[in-house]
Formats: sequence, structure tokens, C-alpha cells
Amino acid sequence: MGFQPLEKGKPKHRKGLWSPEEDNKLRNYILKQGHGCWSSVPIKAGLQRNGKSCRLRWINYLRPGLKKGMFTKQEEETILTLHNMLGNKWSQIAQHLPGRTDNEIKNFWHSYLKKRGAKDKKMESHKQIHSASTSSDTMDSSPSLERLATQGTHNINFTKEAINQGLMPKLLFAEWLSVDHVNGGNSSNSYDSLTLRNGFDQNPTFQEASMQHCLSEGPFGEGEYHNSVPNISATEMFNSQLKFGNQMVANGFIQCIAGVDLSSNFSLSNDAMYV
DNA sequence: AAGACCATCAACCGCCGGAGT
DNA sequence: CACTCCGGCGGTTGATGGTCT
Repeated sequence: MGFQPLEKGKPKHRKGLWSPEEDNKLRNYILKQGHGCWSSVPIKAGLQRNGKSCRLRWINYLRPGLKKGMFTKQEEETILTLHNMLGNKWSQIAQHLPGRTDNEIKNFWHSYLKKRGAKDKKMESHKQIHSASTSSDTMDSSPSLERLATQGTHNINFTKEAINQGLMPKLLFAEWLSVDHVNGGNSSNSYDSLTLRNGFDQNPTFQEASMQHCLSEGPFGEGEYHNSVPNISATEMFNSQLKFGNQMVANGFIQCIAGVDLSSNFSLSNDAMYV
């Protein structure tokens, strides 16, 4: 890829991959000042990017609480189910997947489509060969969209209406942390073993650590929440989220985050914050 | 070992809608 | 009402790394 050389004279916005220095600048700026108006962020943060690029970088990569790595089985099924209901509404789907971005989900879906396309082709030829025999035993072993939507493979019983009306809860990244633990994400990241390089790291470990530290002392302590959600259903999740929302408000949750004054200008509206 | 091919992911682009003037 | 600005969204592209031949 490489970076496009900056044009002489005219201040042109830089494109391409972000360097670690740029990441640091953006992260530090937003954590300290909040993003405010995105178009002014690059200027104030000393970046030669446009506002859009900064926003995207923050949302998709730098934002605290983001989950990295493979999608879990449950996440995959949730995506399939929600996509079946909502279509290509990636941002809406992302709101129900803790720590995942719309971009990530979109990418997943496209690769999934490719896989499925290949599988379908295979199935088609297989069917033709065995057209005389019963079809039931040739069913795809992966969950069909219809089945997922109707059965709710892991108790997903929310309705399209509920989703469309915004009745589905959005998530706190504190919950992302918990879900991550449940799903065997980076659960080995105990607080003690964390390295807080330069205050922040490339991954959300720093925030997770801080969150965990907060949570362990607060109403979301290990016993109460972290250990209570194995094989959590959507309904349970929903309920716990409602509880979470109330607790958050009641306990000044925001101030708890990382000891940084994020509350002043820190927009969490798109950060799966339940409001 | 090297080139071709493929999958994944980060980032850009263009469009749309809402808010402000 | 028209215009501009901005943020958000979805589609698409291009780079990169891994696998295959």
C-alpha cells in the first residue's frame, strides 16, 4: 500500500494506512479533548488527515472496548439472524454486537457470502447428482438464515419490530468486556498482567484494564456480572443491559473510565452506549 | 523457492439525512 | 425554502499476508 507522497505546496490530506504516531496523536487528542467537530480534529490533533478519516480510524480501530479477532459462533449466528431481519444495515447490526464495528461485520458478511456461494455451488452439483434421493440429509450443516431467524439458535427471540423501533438495547463497552470474557476472548488479560505502555496500547487492553478495575469494585463486580453470563441468551443480555444502564447512571459510570475525563466531550453515542 | 491465487481487513468514496443559517 | 456543512452509512477498492501449485 504505502503512503501517498504529500503534494508540495498545497496542504493535502494524507491517505492510506495509519502510522502508530498518527494513532497516538488521534487517540491522545480524543481521550483528552473529545472529538467534538470531526473536521477540526485533525487540525487540533496535528494530523494531516481529513475529519472523516479520523472518525473512521477512531470508530473502527482506536475506540476503547473494541474486540479484535475472530467472530465467535454466537456472534456469527447473531449476524446472520439480524441480517436476515434488517438486511445490510451494518450499523444497526453492529449495535447489537458488543465491541464489533459495522465495517468488521460488513467484511465478515462479504467473506461469509463468498464462502456460502462456493458452498451453494457445491450443494447444487451435489443435488443434481443425488436428485433422486431424499433431500433432507443433504441439508447444509451450517444454520440456514430461515432456521436461525425462526428458531433463534441461541435464544435470539427479539423481533424485527423491536429492533427497528430501537427497543433493542445498545451496549456499553463494559459489557463488551464481559462478553469478551464469556466468549473466551482475551480473557487472560488479567489486570495484574497488563502492560500499560505509554498509557495506551494498540489494543483496547488499557481501557479493559481500567474498566475491569472499576468494575471489580463497583456494582459490576466479578461475582455479580462477569460470572453470571455463561451461554447468555439475548433476553438475558437485554435484561442485564437495562440493569446496566440504570447502574451506570446511578454510579457515575463514565467518570470511572480510565480515570480520564472522558465525560466532558466524549461522544459515546455511536459507541454502543446504552442511553 | 517462487509465482499465482485467495481471503481478510483497513480505508476511501459517494451518497444521504439532519441541523443550522 | 434553499443552501451549506457535517456526521453517518454502505459499497467498494486496494494492500497485505497466507496458502497453494
